[in-house]
Amino acid sequence: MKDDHRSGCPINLSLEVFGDKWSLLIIRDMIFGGKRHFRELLRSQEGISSNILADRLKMLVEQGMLTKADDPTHKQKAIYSLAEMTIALVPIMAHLGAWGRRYLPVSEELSIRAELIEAGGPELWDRFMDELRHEHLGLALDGPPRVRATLQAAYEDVVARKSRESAVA
Amino acid sequence: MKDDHRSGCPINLSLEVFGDKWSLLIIRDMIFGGKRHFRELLRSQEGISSNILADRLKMLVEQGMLTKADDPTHKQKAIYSLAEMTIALVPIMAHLGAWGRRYLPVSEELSIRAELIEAGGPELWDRFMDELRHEHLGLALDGPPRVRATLQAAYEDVVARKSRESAVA
DNA sequence: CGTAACTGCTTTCATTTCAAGAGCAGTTGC
DNA sequence: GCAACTGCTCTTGAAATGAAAGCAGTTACG
Repeated sequence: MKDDHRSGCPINLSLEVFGDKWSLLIIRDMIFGGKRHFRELLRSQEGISSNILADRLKMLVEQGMLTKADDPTHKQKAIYSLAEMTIALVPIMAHLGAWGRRYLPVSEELSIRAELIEAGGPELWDRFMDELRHEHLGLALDGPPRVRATLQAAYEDVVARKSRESAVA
Repeated sequence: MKDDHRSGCPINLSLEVFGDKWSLLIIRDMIFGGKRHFRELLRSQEGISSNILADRLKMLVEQGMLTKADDPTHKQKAIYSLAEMTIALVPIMAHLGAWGRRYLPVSEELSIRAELIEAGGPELWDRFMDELRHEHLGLALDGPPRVRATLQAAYEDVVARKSRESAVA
C-alpha cells in the first residue's frame, strides 16, 4: 500500500526516513537536549520554522520513529517520545558528531558534547541509551540518569567560559 | 565568505554536507559499487536524474568530499575519487546499513552487503577503508584488495539464487 | 475575574529545489 | 562512416521550503 520506496537498500530506506536537513536535528534535540514539546523543539539552534517542524513530527510519528501523547499537566500540550528505533540511532549520532568535529568547522560550545560522547565510547552510548529508554519508554534503570546531565553541564561550562573571555576582550 | 552555516553543531554541519536524499547514495555507489564515472553513477538503483547527479557531484567536489580528474583513457571521461573524509564515512555507512536492516523493510539482495559489513565489524571496515585509500588516494596496501569483491560476490550469489527460485515458482 | 503569556499547530504566499526528459558537442570503437 | 558513448545542460512543471501571521483555546498570576 505505502511501499513506494525507491529501492530496498538499507541505506536508501534509512535516508527516506531521516535523509533531510531537519529530521535528524529534531531527533538530536530530543536525544541530547531532552526536548519533548513542540515549542521547545521550535527553539532549535538552526531556527526551524513551525510548519516544517509540524510536518516532520507528523512524518516521524507515522514512520514509527516517535510517539505522541497528551501531556497530563496541560490540556494543550503534546509530549513526543523516542521509539526504540530512534534510540538505536545514538551510535550513529555519535559517529556523525565525531566525523563533523574532525572534518568540518564546528564551534567549540556546540561540539563539546560530541567530544565527550566520542571519548566515552560505546559504553557511554549504551548507558545513555538505557537512560533514554527509561525516560521515553518507561524501562527500568539502575542508578540515576547522569549522561545527559553531564553533557549539559559541560556545554554550560564552555558557554560560561566563553562569555567571560569575550567580556574581557 | 561562504560561512552561511545554520549553526556550528557537528551534526548540523554534517547534514549540510550530505543531508539530502541523494548525496549519500552517490557515496554509497562509489564506496560499495566501485563506481567512478558519471554514467555509472547515473545507473543507480534509485534512478537519480542527470541534473541532480551533476549538481551533487559539483557540491561534493566543492566541499572536499570528492575530487575530479581527467580519465587518461578517454578524453571526455572524468574520474571521481573519494577524499579521506569520505572514506571516513565507512563506519557510518556500516551503522546506517545495520540500522536500516533492523528496522526497515529492506530487500534481501540489497541488504546482503550490509549484513556482511555488520558481521565483519570494525576490523573489516578498517581493511575496506585501506582498500579505498589504495584505490582512490594511491596509498600502499599490503595484500590484494578483497573486501569489495567479496561483498559483490555475495550480492551476485543472492541475485542468482533468487533468479533460480523465481524460475521454479 | 481579567489578562498576558503560552499551547500546538495551520494558513498564506513567495522562493527555491526537484525531477523527467530531451538534447548536445564532442569522442571512441568497430 | 556511423552507432554508441562521454559528461553534462536546458526546459518545464511539480513539489518542497521558509518566513510570518494567525488561531482557538489553556494556564498562571495578581
